[in-house]
This record gives sequence, structure tokens and C-alpha cells, in this order.
Amino acid sequence: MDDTASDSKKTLHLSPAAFHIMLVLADGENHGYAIMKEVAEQTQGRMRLGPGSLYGTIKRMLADGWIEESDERPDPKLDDERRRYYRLTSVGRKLVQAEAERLEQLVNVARKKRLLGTPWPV
Amino acid sequence: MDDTASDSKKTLHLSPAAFHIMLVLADGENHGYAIMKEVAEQTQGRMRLGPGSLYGTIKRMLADGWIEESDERPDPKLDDERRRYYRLTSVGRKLVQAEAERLEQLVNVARKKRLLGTPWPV
DNA sequence: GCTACTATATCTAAATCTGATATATCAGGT
DNA sequence: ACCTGATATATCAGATTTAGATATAGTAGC
Repeated sequence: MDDTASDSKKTLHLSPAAFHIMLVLADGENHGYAIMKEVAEQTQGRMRLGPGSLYGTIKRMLADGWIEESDERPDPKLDDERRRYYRLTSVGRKLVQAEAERLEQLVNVARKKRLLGTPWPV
Repeated sequence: MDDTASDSKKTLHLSPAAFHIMLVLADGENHGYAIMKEVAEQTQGRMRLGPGSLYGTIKRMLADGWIEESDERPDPKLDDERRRYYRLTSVGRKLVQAEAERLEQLVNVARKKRLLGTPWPV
């Protein structure tokens, strides 16, 4: 039936790897290795996104139209020819936003069940 | 090497199914079918936890000592003999709490990247 | 007795993740 | 020039996890 994860029937939640990658791309395009590093940093190493998960998930997301490769290269002095830059598509942006909202609700449930303290009174 | 998911080296994040089940159990013991229903309700059907994921994950979590079966039965008038009730172990409680905190941080990142609005002004 | 719902359980196939391996470039020091 | 460690992408095999179908049977209401 030639299904992909973007098909409307299925996939009411994203795979953790896909979400982490798209979360990094949410504020601008980036390349694979940088995504891997930012995920590690962003989660204090709690999310381990190795090369297998990273490039495998990127391949799938490209095929599904969640992300796309970008032609724009940064300042040639700062660039590295090996890099491949990716950005969210409009579909990808909607998906990562929906997923963030789903997690937000989950966190609220956890808070209601006293697994978390009250959020920062800023 | 007879590893299970509870081994300290691995598993810095829980599988979605395990988290959802433990989140339901966080405020008291419950049985499989009720867990399935509560997950569906809690997530407005966005998390589909079918019998395969449910009972498979329960089996694994029992083996790993994250949950345990409870002997206590409710009021016999309200009970159903077929049910098997589960509760969190202290290990399980720590894990679900850590996972909730992990997700909370992720939501904060999403908020920083403007994927979410400002949280409830309560 | 019939039917829909409740309840647990198992199985296969598909999707996903992990870790190892491979290859090659780049930047810095010696 | 050479060496080294970090950067960067890619693939593969094996393990884990998930999804969905199927099975079985008790329960509740009509």
C-alpha cells in the first residue's frame, strides 16, 4: 500500500528521534552533525541520538516531506563542504508543533498527578 | 548478557508506551483494560495503545520491576475476577518522574522556539 | 439466548532504535 | 609534511518496540 509515516490515517505521534531533530530545526536550518550535538546538549545527554538513528530518521523524513535539503550555504569561510543542511517544510512545522502540544498536555497530566512541581513562577 | 531495559547503562528515556502506562498508575493501581481506556481519554485518542503494546509492555515492566501486581481487590461488588491490578514500584515511580521532568524540559525548549504559546496564566 | 462490551493474552509484521563500522575531510599542533 | 582528534555523512545488522489482528472467555443488559 506504499504507506509512509506522513499518511493521515496513522502516526498520531512522532517518533522520539523525529521530534528531536525537528525541534532543533524549528529555529533555523542546520546540518546532521550539528543536530546530533544540539540534541545531546539540549537534553544533557539524556537523549542519545547516534548516527544510525540520526541519518536513518533524516532519510525517512526527507521521503515523507517533513524536512527538505537546503541549497543555501553559510559564509564560505565558516562552511564545511561535507555538510548537508536541512530545514523544516510547512508540513514538518505543523507536525512538530502538534507534537509539542501533545507533550505539553502530557506534562500537565504529570503535574496534576504530582510527579512535577508547580512550574516556575517566573 | 541478559539485559533488560532497567539496566543502568541504557535507557535514558522510557518508551512512549511504558511512560503512558506508568503515568496512569501514578495516582493509584489499576488494571490493563482501564489503563488502555484512560490513555485514550487522557490523550484524546492521539496515543493509541492497543492490546499488543499494552500487555507486551506490562509484561516487560513486570520483569524489569517497574510495576508489580497487586493482591488487593476492590469491593467485590465492583470487581471483575478477570482483572489484574498493577501498581508502580518505587523504581517505577522514580522512572516516570524522571521521564516527566525530561518531557517538561523538552516542552520548555519548544516554547523557547515559539512552537507553543505562553503557559496557562492560570 | 443474544449481543455488545469488558478483559487478558499472544502472534506476526512493520517501524524504529542502537551501536558498530566505514569513509573521508578538516583543524591544530609538532 | 605528518599525525591526531574532531567533524561529517552513510550504511548495516541486530535488538527493541509498536501496531494490528486474532483468540478466548467472562460480564451485563435486554
